[in-house]
Amino acid sequence: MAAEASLQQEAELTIVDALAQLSFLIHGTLTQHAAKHEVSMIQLRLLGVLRDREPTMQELARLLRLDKSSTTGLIDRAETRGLVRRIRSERDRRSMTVRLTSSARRKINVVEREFRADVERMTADLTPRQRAELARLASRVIAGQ
Amino acid sequence: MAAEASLQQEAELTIVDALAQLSFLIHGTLTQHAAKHEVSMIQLRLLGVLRDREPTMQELARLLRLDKSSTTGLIDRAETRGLVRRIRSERDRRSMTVRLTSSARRKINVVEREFRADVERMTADLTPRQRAELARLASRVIAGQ
DNA sequence: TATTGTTATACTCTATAACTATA
DNA sequence: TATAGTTATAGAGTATAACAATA
Repeated sequence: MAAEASLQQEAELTIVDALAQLSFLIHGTLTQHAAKHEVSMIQLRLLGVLRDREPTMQELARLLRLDKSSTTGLIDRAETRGLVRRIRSERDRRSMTVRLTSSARRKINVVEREFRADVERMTADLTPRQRAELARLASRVIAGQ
Repeated sequence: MAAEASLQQEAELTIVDALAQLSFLIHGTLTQHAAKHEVSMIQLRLLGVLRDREPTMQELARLLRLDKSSTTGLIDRAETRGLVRRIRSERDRRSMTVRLTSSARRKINVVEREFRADVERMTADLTPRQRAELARLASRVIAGQ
């Protein structure tokens, strides 16, 4: 293992710099995968949120941490592109629920699969033990928030 | 250590999910710190790039991976806010170099300091050994790209 | 009256294409 | 002609404030 590490000669970053750079790397990768399928990051997040929910506009605004007016615009554009449908709620005629279309569901599945493959490629230099340790430590940090 | 882990009861994520979620966490934190000081992520990146450089518009466009016209707009807005100055190059009268103002330098230093403190707080649950290991594994992934 | 969602408006960020000034 | 940068234009994404419809 020491031999493997010395082959690569990576700089040893501080915890802050390492996490910041890793974050930009992963975020940029996801942005690129989304762009390849002609969706922005916020549209991708939208599709992800709608995978297992059919929220009202208000709930969606809360989930995405957007103003309700921003959500209206986002859903307008997504609807125009055939990614979602608005459905008038039966129990409260003021509310609209938002539903993923089947083509959008296929799209999010493809993007996810390609992103997974890319992250696995990025961590391919690590041993299985190291990958598990990285996953464990990252999970630990996430769980603390 | 096993006792500590069981106290927290965090979900054990896959490497892909853990890195994706960690990425969003760090990215969101940085966005919030920037917003608190009234700069967007791209403006923050701009200030970071200009900390130790005085590039031409063209070099800046390449560094930020923006079109030259997008860079013009970005620098227009930054200049209006007193974050940067354009300086006509002496050796090529077509070129402009972009320089950070002292107030912007103070701003980027403050944002960096607050972000560092926040990431350190986020990793405070880890032992020193675990933090070092996380930094080492993250560095390893970054270096591989 | 209160809540849900849209509209009007304004600003940031981004790109493409056409343009000006300089090399 | 080629290059550096700006301008004109268009569109996505965001927020605040005012509004309409429903509760």
